[in-house]
Amino acid sequence: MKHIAESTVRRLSLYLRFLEEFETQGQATISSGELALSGGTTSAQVRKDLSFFGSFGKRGLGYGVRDLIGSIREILGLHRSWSVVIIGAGKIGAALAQYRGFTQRGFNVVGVYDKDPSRIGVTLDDITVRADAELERDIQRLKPQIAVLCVPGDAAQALVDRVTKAGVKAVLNFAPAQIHVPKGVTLRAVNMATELEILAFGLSHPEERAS
Amino acid sequence: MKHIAESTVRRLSLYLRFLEEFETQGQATISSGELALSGGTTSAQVRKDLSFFGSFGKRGLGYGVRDLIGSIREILGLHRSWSVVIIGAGKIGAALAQYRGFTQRGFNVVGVYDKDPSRIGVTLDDITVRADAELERDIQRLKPQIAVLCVPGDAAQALVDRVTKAGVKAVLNFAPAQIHVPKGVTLRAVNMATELEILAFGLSHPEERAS
DNA sequence: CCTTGTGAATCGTTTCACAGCC
DNA sequence: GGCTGTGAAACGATTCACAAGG
Repeated sequence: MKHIAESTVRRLSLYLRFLEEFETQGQATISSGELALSGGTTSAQVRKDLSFFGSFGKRGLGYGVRDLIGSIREILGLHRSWSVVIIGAGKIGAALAQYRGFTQRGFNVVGVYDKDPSRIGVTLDDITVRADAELERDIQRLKPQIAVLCVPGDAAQALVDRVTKAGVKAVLNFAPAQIHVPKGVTLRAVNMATELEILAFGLSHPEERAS
Repeated sequence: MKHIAESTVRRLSLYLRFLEEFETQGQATISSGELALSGGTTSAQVRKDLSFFGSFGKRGLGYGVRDLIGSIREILGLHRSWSVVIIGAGKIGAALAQYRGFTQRGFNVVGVYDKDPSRIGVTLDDITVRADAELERDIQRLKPQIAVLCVPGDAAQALVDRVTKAGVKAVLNFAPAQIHVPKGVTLRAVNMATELEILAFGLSHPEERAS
């Protein structure tokens, strides 16, 4: 298969959310134009995004909402469930551990870890914070594919090294640090400072703002 | 000025972080190649990014670390401070309100708001959660430029409408909903579901992962 | 007639490569 | 000699436009 751009995957995720909304509203069929409108893109873009993976529509008619939901879920890899460990049970880690959107979308939080003895044993909804010393053993046992990193910046790289060595194949990094992963591991980073700085840039250069 | 790509702004923010690190280590001067290495890009990219805004280096020598920090801060609009309101004092809103990285980078949280009476009056570090009915009055008084939205998806659009009408010019949306802003307002969204789904896609298509 | 799927054209970003300068 | 700044080339993504199919 050809290389797929991240922007395409991001839009597919967006389409999926809209399609689910259309489905709950009982709409059976949808055109690329309608879908484009919800997502702020163009009909050609929607069709091109889908065309990388196959032909899902009927000419003259559009896409079956239910079918397209199934196809996109399949494309994104949501036809199965994924196991997630959250590393760092501070404010953000705890908030994520209790975030219902995770489970709702098939991402099961199988463990939350912290180094701080005062956090270990704390219960977050139905999950108990464990000692970070247990990480390797638990990863070998529970085989989570994804680690979500919510620790201070200076602890981030060492923990990523540990979890990837133990077999984690994808990392979502909320720590304010640039981290590196071995080849074969997928990495994404959400950096609050960068998001705010992009906003500040937009505020400072109103003549050429993106939105 | 020519239009600047978001990817350029994002990298500038990244360079700034590395430069600050180099500065604390006492390094006086840096080449585009060194900077590129830290940020996982190329020296040509670094030079091109900077060239949109001027000439900051010395040929044969590189860039003065301190000077370049100043120049990038100026470019990003960090030579002044920005006021932020956080809307929604649930888990994520509260975590952000107490996040030190905000203030450290010149973003002052001047208010946290919630609709839920049981949250109103709660103190988060040195700031007290206020009733969301006070939003408009407070925005008129304190003139925050940025709103960070941490509310349930179905409440998001109405709140964005309110804060933009009251004068907020940039919105960072953590709510799991697609929202629209008037022209002239900068919008960014961080969507947990999308981030995880991009990871799931990467896990499901190992032959063509991005990293 | 309406809407998809897609090659071709366009547009934007990154990489190359080198002249200019310290 | 080494490194910047920058046009030009290469690459990649989006948009166009239309043939094909219901």
